[in-house]
Parts: sequence; C-alpha cells; structure tokens
Amino acid sequence: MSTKKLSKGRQKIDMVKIKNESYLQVTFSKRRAGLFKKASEFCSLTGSEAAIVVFSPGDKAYSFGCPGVSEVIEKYENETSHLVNSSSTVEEVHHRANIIRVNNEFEALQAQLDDAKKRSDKLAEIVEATSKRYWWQVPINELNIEQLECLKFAYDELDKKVQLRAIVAGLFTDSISFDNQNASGFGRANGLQSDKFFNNDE
Amino acid sequence: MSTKKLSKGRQKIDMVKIKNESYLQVTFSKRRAGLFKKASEFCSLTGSEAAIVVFSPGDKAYSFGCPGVSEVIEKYENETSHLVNSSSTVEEVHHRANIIRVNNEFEALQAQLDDAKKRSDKLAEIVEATSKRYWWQVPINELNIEQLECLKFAYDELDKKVQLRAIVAGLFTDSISFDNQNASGFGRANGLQSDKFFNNDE
DNA sequence: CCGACTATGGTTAGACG
DNA sequence: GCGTCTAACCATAGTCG
Repeated sequence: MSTKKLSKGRQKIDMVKIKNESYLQVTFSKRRAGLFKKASEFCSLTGSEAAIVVFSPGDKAYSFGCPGVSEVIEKYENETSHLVNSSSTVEEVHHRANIIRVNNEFEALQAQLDDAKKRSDKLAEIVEATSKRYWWQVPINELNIEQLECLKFAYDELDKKVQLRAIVAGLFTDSISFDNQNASGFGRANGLQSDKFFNNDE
Repeated sequence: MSTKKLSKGRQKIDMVKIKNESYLQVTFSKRRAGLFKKASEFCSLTGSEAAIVVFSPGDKAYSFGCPGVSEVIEKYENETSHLVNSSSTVEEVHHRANIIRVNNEFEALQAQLDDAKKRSDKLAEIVEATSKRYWWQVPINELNIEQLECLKFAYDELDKKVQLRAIVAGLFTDSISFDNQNASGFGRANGLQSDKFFNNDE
C-alpha cells in the first residue's frame, strides 16, 4: 500500500527560457503540439484561416496552416498588393506593401501590450493592497509569481517594440529590401533573480 | 439574496463552426488572444522563433511574431526556395521626409523606453525579492509606491508607441487607401480535421 | 527517448452588469 | 458590446514504465 504522493502534478514554472537541453526539447514538443491543436480548434470554431510557423531551437521548421501555410502567407502578403495596385510602379507597390505589413505588426504588438498592461494593472492593485495593509492575509507567494510573469512579459513586449523600430528604420533606409538587417537577437539579460535587495537573514 | 447557482461555468462545446454571429465574434477574440498568449509563452520558454497569421471571418488580418512576423516568414520561405529580392530604387523624396520624421520620433521614444525599462528592471528586483519571502520586513510602503510610479511611467511610454503607429498609418493613408471595406463575409465549409492531427488521449 | 498517467495550473463558455 | 466573474474543461509539468 502506498500513502505516498505519486506525482506533484503540474507545477507553475517561470516564463523564462529553459536551460536544460533535454527538458527544453520535451517542452518544445509538448507545447508546439498544444499550440497547433489550439490553432486547429480556433479555425474550426471560427471558420477562419490561420497559419503558424515555428523554428525549433535546432532551427528546424514546423508549420501549421488552414487551409494551408502557403495560402495564408500569400494572402497575408498579397493583401497589401491588392490594396495598392491602383498606383504606379512595382517598386512603390512593394514599398507600400512593406509599410502595411509593419502596420499590421504594430497592431499585433498593441494587442499583446494590452494584455500585458491588463495583467500588470491587476498586479499593481495587488501590490498596492499589499502595501496598504493586509499584506499578511494575501497569498503572497502565488501572487508575486504572477507579478513576475507580468513584468517579464511586459519587458519582452518592450523589446519587441524596440526591434520593430529597427525594422521600420531599415525599411526606409533601404527603400525596397525588407531583409532583416536588424540584429533580431533577443538580448534580454534578464536579471530577474536577485534577492540582493535585502539579504535573507531569516 | 440568492442561493441559486450563478454560473454553469465552462461547458463543453462542439468543435464545429459557430453559427451565431455575435457569439462567433466573441469567441474569435477570446481564442485569438489565448492563442497569441500561448505562442508568446512558447517563444519565451523555448527561445524559439514563431509567427502566426490569422484572418478573421471578416477577413481582417491579425498577426503575431517573435521576433517579427516578416523575419520568421522570410526565414521559412528561404528554407524552401532561394528567391532573391529584386532590389530597385524609388524616388519618393517627399515621402522620405515624412519617413525621417517618423524615424526620429521612434528614436526619441526608444530613449524614453530605455529609461522606463531601466527603472522597471529595478522595480522587478524589488518585486522578486518581495515574493521570495521576507516581505514582512520590507519597507513596503515606500517601495511599492515607487513601483507603481514605474509601472505607470512604463505604460505611458507604451501608449505613446501605439499612438506613433497611428501616425505611421496616417502618413500613408493619403497615398493609399488603407481600410479595406471589402468584407464579403463568406461562409467557408470548414472541413478542417482538427483533432485528427492530435489524438485526444483516451 | 517516448508514451502514459496524474495532479494541478491555466483557459474559457456561460452568465451578468 | 465589453469587462468581470465563476465553474468547468483543458493543457501540461512532473513522474514512472
């Protein structure tokens, strides 16, 4: 007989890059499957078209598409051409297409930012409530983990914004080519681990 | 007073296209947000690149990309075929004037963002330390007020970024009509085999 | 390494303001 | 129509075979 707990079940994890290589691979596979499944359900439910492209840490490409990856991507890129095909040169069309694409990405980032902001607002309330008084009644451990997630998420969004600026700059420096000459390196040296603010004297 | 059950909670739904138009819109928004969030977590966790493009039932395009939609899509297309971008030069001088202006604003905002980020990083340390344990020893009142200020400041900067997007859009709306009112709501008979791809266990 | 299992965290359908 | 709440469904981290 066993009164011992067999599994701790799912535990909360930090939303930071996994260092352990094998565990990273497992999580990549699991979550990629989950993401594609979500996308599939999404398409079925709403009857909309969607495409996902992901690159594994080993740079292998995986994709999902309804009705197909190419169809959706082409539609995404052609949407711009259709909008501007009344104007003159091919170069102009291409240029403006890029602009519209940038605009789309802005909107995408805005949505993500809204989410981050919402979450962080919630967190701010919590922090404030904590500071006010009843912090000894607050389930601090859980909540503050969420806080960190919020902050982490918000910072990532900030980075993306900055990167997008680089893209825009590149667009206009070189009139046509959209190639990513911007670094695109996610250089967030997150120093989220730091108890050095006040040492634990227990 | 009510002893009655207020909500039935989440109920299982058929994975078929929703007919009710307004409910479809709600579900589209909710699930798109969830999908993008999942993708964001996925990227953070695995450090991999990913892009999502979706078209709403009204054919509006939404996208998510890490580090950017274009980067990922280009990388994806380059894997299959090495198509070369025909580079040309466009003589849109007056256009560039506006462009430079936008770029300047971007740089100005970036500086502010860097500052906001720096301050927020500091705050993150505080929050982290607080979450760890000895929060009851922290001079919470002071620190968290600063936290809130940092957050507020950061969010204001983000909002400015978003506003700048509108400027970018506005710059080009005189050259090209931006809003697509085509919206020929077409009902696709979605025959997407969603869950066949991933066997539901059990 | 991969699949199965389980407990738990996370997502969201439904109801309400 | 959007935000919020809640309960229930769903995804998945940790674990074992």
